[in-house]
Amino acid sequence: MNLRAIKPPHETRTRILDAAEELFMQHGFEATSMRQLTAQAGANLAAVNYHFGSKDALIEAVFRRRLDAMNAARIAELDRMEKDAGARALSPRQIIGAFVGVSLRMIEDSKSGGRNFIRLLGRTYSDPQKPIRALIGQLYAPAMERFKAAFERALPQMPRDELIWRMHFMFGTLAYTLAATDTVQLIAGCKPEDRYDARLLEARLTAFLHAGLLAPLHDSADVKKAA
Amino acid sequence: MNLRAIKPPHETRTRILDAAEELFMQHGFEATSMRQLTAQAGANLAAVNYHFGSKDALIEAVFRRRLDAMNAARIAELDRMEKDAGARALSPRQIIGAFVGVSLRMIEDSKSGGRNFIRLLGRTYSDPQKPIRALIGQLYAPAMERFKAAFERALPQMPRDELIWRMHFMFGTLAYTLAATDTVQLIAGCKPEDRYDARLLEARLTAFLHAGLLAPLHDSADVKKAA
DNA sequence: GTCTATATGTGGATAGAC
DNA sequence: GTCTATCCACATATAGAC
Repeated sequence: MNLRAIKPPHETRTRILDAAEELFMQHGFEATSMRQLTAQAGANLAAVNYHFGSKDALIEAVFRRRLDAMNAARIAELDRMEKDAGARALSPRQIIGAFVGVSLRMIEDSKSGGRNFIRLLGRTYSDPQKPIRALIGQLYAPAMERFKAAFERALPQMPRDELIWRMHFMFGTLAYTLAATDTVQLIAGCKPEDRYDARLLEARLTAFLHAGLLAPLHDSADVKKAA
Repeated sequence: MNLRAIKPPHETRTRILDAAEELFMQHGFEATSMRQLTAQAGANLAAVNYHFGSKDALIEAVFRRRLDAMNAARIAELDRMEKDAGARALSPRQIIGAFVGVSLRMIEDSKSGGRNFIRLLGRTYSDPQKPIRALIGQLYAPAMERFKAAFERALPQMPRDELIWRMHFMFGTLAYTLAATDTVQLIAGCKPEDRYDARLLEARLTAFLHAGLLAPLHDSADVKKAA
């Protein structure tokens, strides 16, 4: 009924967020100009400042839109599994499943832009810009604490600092995999039809992470003595 | 004896490369301006274009300066180990050692800027800009092929595509660890004195990667059937 | 809410003296 | 090789009409 029916079927605000998600993922934050962005969104240049206030605020909005829901989903899955398990502790594999499953399922969701966001997120974990990393860290902190607690219950015999490092490694593997899977040359050697098969990737990734998490402890006493 | 004694003790060209390494690592490529960069190097703004031709060429020079030597060192270590082993195949652990050892030893070398470079490298693996990734991929390709061949000899029973993915995961873990170790909030929980202990980090990382590489094969037939 | 026009700053790059 | 001064493109952001 209104004039907006001519434009793509979203609010301007949403179209800008979608365009930003895609362009930030493709070119990075700095290399994406408001002109490109608003052109792709079918919006006016001034619309970004009207709706978000500034480019930095837009970046923040892009992450807030999806990250809260994502982390809530992860935590809800942990909660559900713990309820099912009753008094028994969750297995490490279950926890890993909750950790990677949400991300990987979003990758299959190419229609709604979830894939763009997931890959953007993977890239941003290692973004050099301090305010951006601080934002991500802040949005992630609650889920991180929740997963740390779950792993501590599942692996009571593992030293705390070792667990933290192994979580760090797992997180890195996931982030890098999400960010670089379709671009790194190494992967050119694998079958193309497997590249976007999230189910297969999840099986591969889970096997790798699970083994790494449960790796025999190195003799850190030896290492420290030698140092 | 000459006037340069007043300036830092290097050629202008070298000082520019050092400053670029540090600033690119701290702020990224786009966010680092030639003005900042030349100021830090104690050089004139025009010097970058005189010595390198353009900012992009400078970026390329920063990587070329160290990456060729790094990969040559990795390959040399593989060669040496294979010679020592004679007819026996190398163990996966030895190959991993050659892979991560070179990077991690450079992290301890804070004096000569090696640490800056290593962290810059970790960040750049997931840089969104195509030409930069292409450059890295090109500089890395020979070493990658060499390591792939070594792993194939060490693990003849592992399917090729599974090996490629596991190398990808290992590479990602290393890259992310190098890039984000001192900044990610998660790590704030660990003992500060351990954070830069390369020997300890190497032990932790090697244990994780080794276990991941040798993880039991997931039943990919099941996964494919279900898909 | 959306548009045009513009203010204001900064970027990379270069010309030409020294 | 190094410097100053400058060109020019493009960035973000805003003012003010519609």
